[in-house]
Amino acid sequence: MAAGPDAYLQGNIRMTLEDPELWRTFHEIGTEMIITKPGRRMFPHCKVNLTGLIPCAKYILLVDMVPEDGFRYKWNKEKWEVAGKAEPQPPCRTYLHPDSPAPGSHWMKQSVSFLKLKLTNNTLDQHGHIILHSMHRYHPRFHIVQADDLFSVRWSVFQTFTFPETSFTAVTAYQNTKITKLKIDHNPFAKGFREEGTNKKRRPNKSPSCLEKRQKMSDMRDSEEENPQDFLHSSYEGYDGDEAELPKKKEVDDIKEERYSPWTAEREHRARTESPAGADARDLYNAEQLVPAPASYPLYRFHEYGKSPSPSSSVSSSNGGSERGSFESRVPDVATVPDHDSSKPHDVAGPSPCGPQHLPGPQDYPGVLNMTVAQAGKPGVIGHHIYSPYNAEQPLGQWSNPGPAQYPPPHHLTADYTAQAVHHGYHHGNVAEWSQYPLFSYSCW
DNA sequence: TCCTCTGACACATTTGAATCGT
DNA sequence: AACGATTCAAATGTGTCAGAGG
Repeated sequence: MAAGPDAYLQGNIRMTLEDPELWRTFHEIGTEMIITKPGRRMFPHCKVNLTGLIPCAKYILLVDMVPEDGFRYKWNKEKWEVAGKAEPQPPCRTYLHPDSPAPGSHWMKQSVSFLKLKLTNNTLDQHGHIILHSMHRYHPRFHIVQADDLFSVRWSVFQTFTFPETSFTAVTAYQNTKITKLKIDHNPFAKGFREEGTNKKRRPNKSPSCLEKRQKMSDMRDSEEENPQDFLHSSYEGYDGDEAELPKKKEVDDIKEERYSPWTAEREHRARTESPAGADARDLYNAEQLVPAPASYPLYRFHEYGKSPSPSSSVSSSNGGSERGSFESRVPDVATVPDHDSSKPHDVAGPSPCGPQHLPGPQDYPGVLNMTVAQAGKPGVIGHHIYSPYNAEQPLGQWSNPGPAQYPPPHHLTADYTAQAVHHGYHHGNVAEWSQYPLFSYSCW
């Protein structure tokens, strides 16, 4: 274990999402992310804060994209509808933060941005972008691994974090005009398309026709587009559930964790019914993590939305939970957690008790790992259906015959996803299996 | 015909090198 | 000579839109 004797003792790590309000604004409508052949950045982009790391221990930060479910969607009449089963999972890639590996102090001293992460629909992409299918839903997962170098990753403990409001639909062209407007309003690169912007030439001429076209396509545009209630009501009707009962936005605020998007509502429904932990359904800050335990290395997952279910959640609660989505990892089965108090501010900029550190500057090797993506198909359950690109509703047999082998076949699928999650986080015995799909078999830095 | 995807386009920001002044 | 501020051009990131293609 590259990280030394304390490698198993990664407790109290807390990850908070930067700019959660913006994410929620998008999520309320139904975030869409453009994917292009050359690769497209996300907006909003993923930016997180970390605390609770061991300042002198080195960590690697990774992001991958997990299918939200096993469906393909289509945009029909101002709402998303299920359009069939999801397509086979594209080559699974994980984005490695370019600073990796870096000491905990480095990660904690400022927010960690994944600005340069790009999404593509080009399954033959050679640039290391994360490959997604259009019209499918995904959510990013953030992994933090205590490891001295990239090659130690596969032997180390993964701690995984997700934020429900970061889920999105991958598209090649925006479907929802509300999302387009939000992007234009918030993305500085799109300033030229703002109504009040300096661009007087393009918008006035083209915008109306565009809207007209979309109007034609949507066939049932509401005359009052700005009504959020109407909007929420109209969106995602294919997954309606209890959409009609959505409270008005003002009312939603108090319980926005529960309903701030139809997607969330849908996920939550599943969480409510399927979570073995019986987590408070309102706390939908889905958090996934792989936590080591002495014997079985079970996975722990709980729901947090604006607050942590752990006693130490006062931190996140106090900072509002409205400012940042946050997640604090726990190591419930490991008693010997390193004694670092994550609740107190980290003066990581100060002298490190670890002696001189090599603080790698932003290194120019952002890359991807060809890890097989875990599947959080059942939000209420531990999300790590490792190696299964689909949730339980999907026939696993699909992967026993991987077809034309454009995509690497996953590891064998077992019913015990806990064990697989362990497999993911730890690599204890099944060397042969791992060696089939080396962690770094596809890297592009 | 419908739906999705692609590529060119105009406009914006970002980045880095070159220049200038202190 | 060294440093910081400013300028400028190239690179890059955006949404739009017409048209291709399944």
